[in-house]
Amino acid sequence: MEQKRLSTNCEQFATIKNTKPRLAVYNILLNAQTPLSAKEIFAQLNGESDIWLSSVYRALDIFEKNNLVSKSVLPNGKAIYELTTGEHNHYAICTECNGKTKIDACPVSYCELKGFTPTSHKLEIYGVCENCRQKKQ
Amino acid sequence: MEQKRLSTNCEQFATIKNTKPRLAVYNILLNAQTPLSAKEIFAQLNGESDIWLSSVYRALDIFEKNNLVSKSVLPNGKAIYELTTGEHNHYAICTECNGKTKIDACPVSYCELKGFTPTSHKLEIYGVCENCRQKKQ
DNA sequence: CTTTTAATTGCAATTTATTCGCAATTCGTA
DNA sequence: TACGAATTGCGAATAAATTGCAATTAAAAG
Repeated sequence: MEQKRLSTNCEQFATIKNTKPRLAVYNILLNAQTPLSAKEIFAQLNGESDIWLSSVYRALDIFEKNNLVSKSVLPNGKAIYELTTGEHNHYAICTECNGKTKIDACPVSYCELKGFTPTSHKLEIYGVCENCRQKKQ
Repeated sequence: MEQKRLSTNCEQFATIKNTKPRLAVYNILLNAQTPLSAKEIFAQLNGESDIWLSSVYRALDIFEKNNLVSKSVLPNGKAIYELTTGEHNHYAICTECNGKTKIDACPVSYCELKGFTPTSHKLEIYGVCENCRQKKQ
């Protein structure tokens, strides 16, 4: 499995040290099929090591500041994390089962925002997935 | 000041009783210039009555279920509430000062999502506002 | 390879938004 | 006006996320 270097030379941030908790969190995200919460990452860690939840949060924070990871906050107020892929990451989120499906095309086109310089955006579409729709009938 | 009726006959929800905490919360939102958190609403209440924070949350919950109020969760995980206007409520959020500017036009067009029935979406655009851009130079 | 030191972690305690439980109260209908 | 269901006051509980600090560690410099 490819091991991406964590160290960066981004002038605005301190160099990221290559520590055990950070590598562990990074590798879990690398293998994840969906965005994960800090708790979920922590759960995958449990047993194999003595990494604490607060270290998971701290790793995710610094990853996010260095744009290795993108964080999104769900409508329930809880955050999930995934590796930043240069592309957009938009999801269709089922309000019945909380399942998340990636949206391929980005349906957002910036309109004119007087005086505002957009750098990124976050879009989440809520609805009911096929599975849950059938169950409801 | 106009007093909108709270009672509804929406078949899927119980009738909303017209109680003191609910009217108070509703009127604060009616006069608000920006979306407010439950705490902020509660703060505006303080002194004038003995309404508790949990009742503010409960009022907001039932308003939201009845589509009188729309809730959005900020990137910090905290929720803010505003009266539902019928239109979309999208914001451009400045990453420097956290200021929120309402976006008039909705730049989202649903693309085909196989098997997924969208009911709503959330869009936040991040960037730098005019004010902060000038400060940075 | 050792030294050095700033960054990082383990760990526990804390913070704080939000929810919950329940007896007492209130609303709106009959 | 009386009744039953909905709602509230109030406090306690929950849980995500943050923080403080001494001990540890990564990695740069010698």
